[in-house]
Amino acid sequence: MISRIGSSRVTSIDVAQRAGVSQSTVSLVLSGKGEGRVAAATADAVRTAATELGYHPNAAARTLKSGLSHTVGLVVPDITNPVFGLVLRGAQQAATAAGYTVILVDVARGDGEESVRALRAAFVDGLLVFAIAPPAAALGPGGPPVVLMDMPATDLPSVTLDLKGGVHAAMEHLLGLGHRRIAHLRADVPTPTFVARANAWARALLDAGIDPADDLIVGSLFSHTAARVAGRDLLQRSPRPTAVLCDDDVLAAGLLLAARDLGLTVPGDVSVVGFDDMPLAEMVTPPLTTVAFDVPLFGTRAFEVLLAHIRGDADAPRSTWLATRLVIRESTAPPPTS
Amino acid sequence: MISRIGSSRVTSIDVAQRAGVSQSTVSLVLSGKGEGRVAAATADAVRTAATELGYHPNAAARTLKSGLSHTVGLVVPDITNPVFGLVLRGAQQAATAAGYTVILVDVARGDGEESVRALRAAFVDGLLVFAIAPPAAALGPGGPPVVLMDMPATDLPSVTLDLKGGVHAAMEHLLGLGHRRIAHLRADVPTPTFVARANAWARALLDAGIDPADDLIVGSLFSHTAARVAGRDLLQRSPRPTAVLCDDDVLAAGLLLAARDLGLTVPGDVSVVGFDDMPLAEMVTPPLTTVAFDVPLFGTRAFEVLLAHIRGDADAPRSTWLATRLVIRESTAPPPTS
DNA sequence: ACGTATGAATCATACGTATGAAGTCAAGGG
DNA sequence: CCCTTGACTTCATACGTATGATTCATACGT
Repeated sequence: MISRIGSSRVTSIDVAQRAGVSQSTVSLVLSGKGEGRVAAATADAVRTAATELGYHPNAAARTLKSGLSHTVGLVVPDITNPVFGLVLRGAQQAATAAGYTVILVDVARGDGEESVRALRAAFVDGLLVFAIAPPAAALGPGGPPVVLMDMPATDLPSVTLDLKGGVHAAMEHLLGLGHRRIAHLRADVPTPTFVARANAWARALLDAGIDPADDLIVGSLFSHTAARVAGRDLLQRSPRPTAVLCDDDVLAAGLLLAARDLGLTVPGDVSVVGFDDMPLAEMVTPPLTTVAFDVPLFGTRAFEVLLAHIRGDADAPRSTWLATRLVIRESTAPPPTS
Repeated sequence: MISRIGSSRVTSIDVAQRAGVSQSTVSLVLSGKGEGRVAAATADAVRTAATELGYHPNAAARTLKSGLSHTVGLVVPDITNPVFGLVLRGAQQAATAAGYTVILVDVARGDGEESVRALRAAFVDGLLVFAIAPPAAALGPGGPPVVLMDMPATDLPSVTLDLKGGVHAAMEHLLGLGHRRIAHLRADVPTPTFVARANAWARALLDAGIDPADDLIVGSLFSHTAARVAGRDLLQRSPRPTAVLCDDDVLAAGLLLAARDLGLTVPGDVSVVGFDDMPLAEMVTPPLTTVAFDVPLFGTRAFEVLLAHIRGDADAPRSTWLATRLVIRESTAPPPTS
């Protein structure tokens, strides 16, 4: 098979010559817009010639002419986190089906401007931005459509999780088990997502007649080592919380280590609830009770919304929610009796 | 800030008009090839005009004209695996520095052909293929440069791990602790990487005068659940192995669960060694002794090699090795005395 | 038999950039 | 005073595709 990725040497002109037609006809046939304009026999001849020569349209020329790259960018804060991998997968699946390609940009190194430059070079038709403030340069009038993920906004279309529902279910579960001192191990990142989680936690406590006091709260950077340190702090407070809602499974994993450090058992001495239901949640000891959502669907849904905006659909959705559910495993139990 | 990603409405002609020069001059100045051809004052005027208008060259036009997209593709088997995320990050860093963009393609869904089509559409200048057989359509005469990662090959440039060294160190560690029945929990994937790991394991045993018998071997699909099942099988054999070398940290995590299922302690009853030193390795109980390598550097190195081939450097490397080292944590200890 | 409607295919051009060839102008040598 | 040299600039064109405008031939109605 003689073919090239990228600079395909065989052009529509070659196909035209072989099929004995003009380049225009080739373009019409292969772009599908020849319906009713090109005779069936001619169309067949073109398609045959194209196949025989292994023709693939030149993306750069097509993009230049049409102004559409059929490429969208997905901006994530940390591709190391498997959640984003699954989001990408979901988005990629939907994109492939629609003839689009997804370019992933990881802004972990914080070099947002550089990333934007990369995207500009890649000529994206639209942008999926996950859980971070969209790069300023990506917005502005005349910019490409942007869909925010996991980050509510009033001025831009967004796809978010039903966080209130998720936290609510988790808190109801813990309250139902008899817990009262339910702490919150929160990510020290002031993004709307985590603010929403914090608010939902506080509201659930208030609704149960419990004061969401400061000594029930501890912040941590976004790593299991930081969470381990923060967790030791939290678990040494007196009175010790009997349950901890964590903003993320990775943080929950850190908390498990902290409990182990202090000789505490989970869920015997303290119950732990995570967030996101990463694969990790099943691998740690004990397996985590966690707030789950369909991660790939998140990506799929977001792409669909973006595509609607790219196409300029009048009824393209502005704000969409994705349901969450509580997965109960072995890290939660009634509080110690003493 | 009025700017667009993608279809930047302001073209080099606009800049030319504003600076009072021709489009050619703009191109010469901004592409850096005007050295000695364009007067300093003119160049300054062009650059000023470009900045004022917020000009960004149209990637599609540039690609069409030059035949270079300044984009490379990274093909990975499973972006959910954090290792690949780190590889991407390393590659992306090197790529950005060189003015390149990395497009990630995840072939997890097995739809390799579809992926290749996506890459073709994206017009890549080169391909980084991680640990899987390169898509046939990507090769063939006249194809773009390909660098294989973690997959030795004679006919294509490759960057691989010093597996023999890594396995050797792990086995020496276990043998030094007094283990004799050292089993191998292997990934049921016949890629060269895993074949190499298996061979290195067998060689180490033979060198120690131990028969790498079949009952020391168990295969598993690439997930912690599958490894858990396979691990239970392995750990119920008689005589039970006192140590297990796992092809991957995820498999090792599954084995830990299997041990727990059977009421065995790690490392008391059985020692476990993983591979890759994922973040997960520190989070499980007990933390895993594992064969580690500098993952981002792996990506960086691979991109550098690819770039050399794209540029057609005569001395572009064919085969490169990356060092590995053993990280000793808490999952290994001397075998039980009984 | 002639004008026209219709289907089929082609023409010509534009997208925005890069670049070899050609042009301009002033200074300097013969 | 003309011609060369050199330092700048610009011209013209090509990359490969998409598409509105156009041509062409055929069939139809009167």
